[in-house]
Amino acid sequence: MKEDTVSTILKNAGLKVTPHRVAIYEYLHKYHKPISINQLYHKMESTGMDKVTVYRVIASLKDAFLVKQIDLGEDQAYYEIVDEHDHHHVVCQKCRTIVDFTGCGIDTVITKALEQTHFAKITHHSFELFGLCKKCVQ
Amino acid sequence: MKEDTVSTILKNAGLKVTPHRVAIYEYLHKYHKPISINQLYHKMESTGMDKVTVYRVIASLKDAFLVKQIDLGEDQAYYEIVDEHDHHHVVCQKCRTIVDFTGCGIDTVITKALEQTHFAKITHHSFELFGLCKKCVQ
DNA sequence: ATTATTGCAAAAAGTTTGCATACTG
DNA sequence: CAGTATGCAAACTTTTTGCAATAAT
Repeated sequence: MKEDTVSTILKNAGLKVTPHRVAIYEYLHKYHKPISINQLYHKMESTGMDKVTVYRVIASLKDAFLVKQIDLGEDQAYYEIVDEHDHHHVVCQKCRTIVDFTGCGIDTVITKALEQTHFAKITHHSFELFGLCKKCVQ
Repeated sequence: MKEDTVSTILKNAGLKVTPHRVAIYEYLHKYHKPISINQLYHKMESTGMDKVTVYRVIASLKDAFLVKQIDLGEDQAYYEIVDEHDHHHVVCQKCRTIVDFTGCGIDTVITKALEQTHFAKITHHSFELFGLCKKCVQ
């Protein structure tokens, strides 16, 4: 992905373009899987970026809806680039491999949930599956 | 719920029966919604239970599959009694009200996900909806 | 020039651990 | 009695905040 494109994306989202933001955005775009702050911090080592900056860049990208938070049942949050596809994850409980899947049937579920709960609207959802991958099943 | 019943449940799960475990189990059974360690700690105030004990009781109940962890996109975990129904939650992003809903269509999703990811098996899943309740939509 | 971002240090919040004492089976 | 649970103190991890210096528009 061209740095130029990233600049445009950040600008369009109302964010100032800084080297750190570009670096993190590009990394997340390439990595395209949930990553923790710590993992991301280590990946950004070559930039000399402080860990606090990682937190703050992620916060700004999240506020701008360019990144979303993913919960994988751990004590730390994961973050992932926002793309057009509504995909979710299957996580191996042993080796922690993460594989995407699509088709969670969210439209049907939202209809049902609105009927049952009388909420005004649903804005987003989380859906993660946990299991064992072929390598880890004994 | 009778304390006697709780004792049996704990015993059957291979746990020693202690007043703290009974108190927390009973509370979660009655409360029947996701609750954080802190909230639970405050609810247990009358027992004089230490917060560390709340963590440890929850850990033992979770290991025994009597309680499950729920992630609501916050920096702390929530916990809920395990019951027979596969229900999930709709969370109001403003007032944090939590309402249950059922029918997430997990069977279909598991079939799809196994096809797509070639995982060996799925053991559990998370599915939470976030939105605005009628009171909080302006 | 104005306003937002970054680094550094420190604090706050959430969670885990060590050890002596108390309780369960 | 043997082994586990609990309280207390302390450590550790994750995340947030304050402030001065720096960079973006």
